[in-house]
Amino acid sequence: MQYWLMKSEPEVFSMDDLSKVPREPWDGVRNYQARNFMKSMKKGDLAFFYHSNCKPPGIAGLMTIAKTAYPDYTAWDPNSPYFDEKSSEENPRWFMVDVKYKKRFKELITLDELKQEKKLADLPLVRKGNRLSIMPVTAQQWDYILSLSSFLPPKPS
DNA sequence: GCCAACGTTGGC
DNA sequence: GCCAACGTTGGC
Repeated sequence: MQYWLMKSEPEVFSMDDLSKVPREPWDGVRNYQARNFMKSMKKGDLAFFYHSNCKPPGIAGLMTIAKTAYPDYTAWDPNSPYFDEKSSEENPRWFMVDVKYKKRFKELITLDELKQEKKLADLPLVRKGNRLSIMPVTAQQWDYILSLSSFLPPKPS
C-alpha cells in the first residue's frame, strides 16, 4: 500500500465534484514525473485530494485509487485542452488512473498549516518551488497529516 | 495580476 | 549534450 497526494484546481474539479461520481479518471497530467508516479500506483492505494490555485490551497480529503494506469485518451482528442499530437493510441505518451471518493475533511488542512509542521518538512508539497502535481507521501507523513484532520460525520442513511 | 521556480523544446 | 528561450504552475 502506497500513499499519494494529487493536486487539482477546484474550479476545474473539486472534492465535492468527486463525491458526486462513482469514480473519476484523473486526466490531463502532462508531466513525466507525475505520470511515472501514476504508473506505479496500485489499486487500493490512498491519496490526499489537494486543492491548488485557490484561496486557500490545502488538502480537502481522501480518495482511493480505483484503477491502475491506462492511456489518457484526452491526449488524442484535438478538441480537448489536454490534446497532445505526440501521443497516439499505438504509442500513448500520457496515462491516468481512476480515483474514488473516500472521505472529506470537515475543514481543509491548509497549505499554511502544513508548512508550519516541522515533521512535514520533507514533503515535496511544502518545499519551495515544487510544482509536482502528483507526489508520494510516506506512511509517517500520511498518519501525521491525518492526525491534523477531522472528518465530516457520515451522512445519515 | 505578478513572478519565481521549474520543465520542455529545439538550435547548435 | 548544452543551454537559451519559452511556457506553465501555483502561491501570493
